[in-house]
Amino acid sequence: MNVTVQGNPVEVDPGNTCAEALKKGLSGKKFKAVVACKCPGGENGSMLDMSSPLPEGCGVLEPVFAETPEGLDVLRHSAAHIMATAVRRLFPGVKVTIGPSIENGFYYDFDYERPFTPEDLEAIEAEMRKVVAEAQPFDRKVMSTEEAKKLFSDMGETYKVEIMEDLGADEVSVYTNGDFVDLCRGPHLPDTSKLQAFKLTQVAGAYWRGDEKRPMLQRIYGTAFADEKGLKAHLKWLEEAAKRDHRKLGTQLDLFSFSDEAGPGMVIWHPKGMLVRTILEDFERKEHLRRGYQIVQGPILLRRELWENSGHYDNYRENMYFTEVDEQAYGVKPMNCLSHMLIYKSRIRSYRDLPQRYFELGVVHRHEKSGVLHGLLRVRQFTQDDAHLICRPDQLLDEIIGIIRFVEDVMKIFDFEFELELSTRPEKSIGSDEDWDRATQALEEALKTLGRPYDINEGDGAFYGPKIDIKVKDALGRSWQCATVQCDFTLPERFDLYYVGQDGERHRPVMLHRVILGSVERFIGALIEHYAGAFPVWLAPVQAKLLTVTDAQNEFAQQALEQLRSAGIRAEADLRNEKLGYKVREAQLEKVPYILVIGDKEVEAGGVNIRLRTGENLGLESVDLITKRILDACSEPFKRGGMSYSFNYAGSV
RNA sequence: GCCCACAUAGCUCAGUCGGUAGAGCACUUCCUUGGUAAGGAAGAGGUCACCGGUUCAAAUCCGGUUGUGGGCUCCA
Repeated sequence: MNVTVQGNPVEVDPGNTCAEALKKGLSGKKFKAVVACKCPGGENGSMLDMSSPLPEGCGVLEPVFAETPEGLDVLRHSAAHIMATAVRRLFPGVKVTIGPSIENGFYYDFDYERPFTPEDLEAIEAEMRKVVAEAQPFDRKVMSTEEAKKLFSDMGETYKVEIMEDLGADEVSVYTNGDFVDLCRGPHLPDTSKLQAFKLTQVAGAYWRGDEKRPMLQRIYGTAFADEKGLKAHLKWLEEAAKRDHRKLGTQLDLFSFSDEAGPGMVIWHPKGMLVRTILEDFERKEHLRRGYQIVQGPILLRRELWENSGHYDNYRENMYFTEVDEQAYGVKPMNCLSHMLIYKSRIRSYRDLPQRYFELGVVHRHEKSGVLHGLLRVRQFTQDDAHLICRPDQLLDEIIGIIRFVEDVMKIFDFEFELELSTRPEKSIGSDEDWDRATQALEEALKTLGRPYDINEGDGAFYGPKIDIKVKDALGRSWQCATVQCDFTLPERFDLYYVGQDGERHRPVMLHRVILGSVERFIGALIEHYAGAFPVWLAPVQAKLLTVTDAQNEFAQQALEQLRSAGIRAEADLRNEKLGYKVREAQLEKVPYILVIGDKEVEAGGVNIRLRTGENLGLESVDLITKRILDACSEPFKRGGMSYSFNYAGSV
């Protein structure tokens, strides 16, 4: 029979393995880097072990190289098995559960009588190297589920038996390497020696099957790459990410802090951080007004009865703060929708009045579980750039498109890539099938109209309606959930919202909940990491810093400062009796975009010497020109989004 | 909330076998007037997160509480 390998027809015997066929089709050197193979025309078109016999009717056999995403997946999955092999050797009595490959690595969850320590991790890694040196072949066997259940229950591997019970299949595949047997779909490396570049990174607790009511297991995380170079690059990337940590930069740049006395999850904004925030919020107000939103504000405390009526008291109580004054109970708002609906209800609305778009920079409090708090990215008090759009059903599509376009425009300004996810009806939900279908269709149609790719999260919608989540990707490729658009049929019903139609009858509007940045706190946290603390000029708390060489230039520097400030530039002057090198160092560490040096030469020429925070020196320029240069740099990102913006935040922090 | 680890000056961190605390930066004062990432000297600054226990003696050992970090679950 004939098989095509990378375009080369190869003559093979019917009993040949995939490895034998690949070896014939590839040069010897290339073959070494193959970790598995694919038979696209075969029975299931899926990945195969190298030791598998050539599938029936397989015309094309594709090698899977270690450095490809699919190859890394195989490599990491095998690494998880190798880790389990080592753990079983070192810790008799340990029970294994599951060990998949994940982005950038792998993990395996174990059930053991005591927690693993960092020393254990070192020992496990050393033992893994032994298993690698032993070059144990990965051997695949298919057996009946019944047989496999007996095999694993004899070994005391109760978790594996549970997995098989849930699988409900007649047959399962089982992989053996050395004395380690694991229930696994595969495929795996030909043998353990193919794993060379790996490192165990951390131990952590994890619930069995992700369920907090089930036992807490111990998860060991590791990372593995096709070669040492890839591993080193990844470790370097981790270091770079740690340097960008917004919590660290928040302290270094004096933007914000947290305080034990104030309480966990409560941000204290310092002058520089608050200035960034103010600019961002003002930008949002202007953009919302420009796009036909109306700015509103509701109270932080609302009577408890209102929360009972909305369903929040029943469904969201454990996350809410309550207080009582004069025997009247109030709930602290975790969301902004209620007062927006009260505004809608404050008068009778005609079909001509719709859509109503209410925008609020709404301060909300959510009593999140203590373990989830994380810098600015997960806090208990935060400000949502929240809007509720109340519209007629026939307006739904246009409104959704408008929102996603808004998100696109805004993300362009920040140079953020983003991904879209559509979440559909969950099992526990309210509303009619008809409503759900219509809303889901509208969301999907909007996505299609915009021509952007999107993922579908089946059953991941809110209980009151389907939604689109927007995750932005930062400079390091990590994603953060920010914007979201949610359809809601419940609240208009519960609060009896209506409009008078052309027919003179009452009709039920649809409500859209949406945020663009998500929360101002989270977004700024993401921005800090995205820019590594070096804010673009329009957002930088200090845009220019004037440094004098000696105090002979102080008078000129004061004049230049006045000129910059009157042009709306946030400028400061460092007139201290310190050496220039020292002043430059401080300005660099503050990540000030324009460092303007003034010595005798500059005074004489009537200008400043420009040093950028990158270290680049642009030479001497008049104060007029540098003013224009800075203002141009401010509006540059807005041109990218087809917008314009004016600034006037002169002042000092 | 759960598992594990951690908590020392404003910041970053040392502190060995249990004997009442140290550095660098920052801060204050003085000297220094200098050209693109740290000029010099002196000074001030800590109830070693909090509560309890063991001990002649606790930053150090043990328990609890609070907070933080890494995960899990949840989420903007």
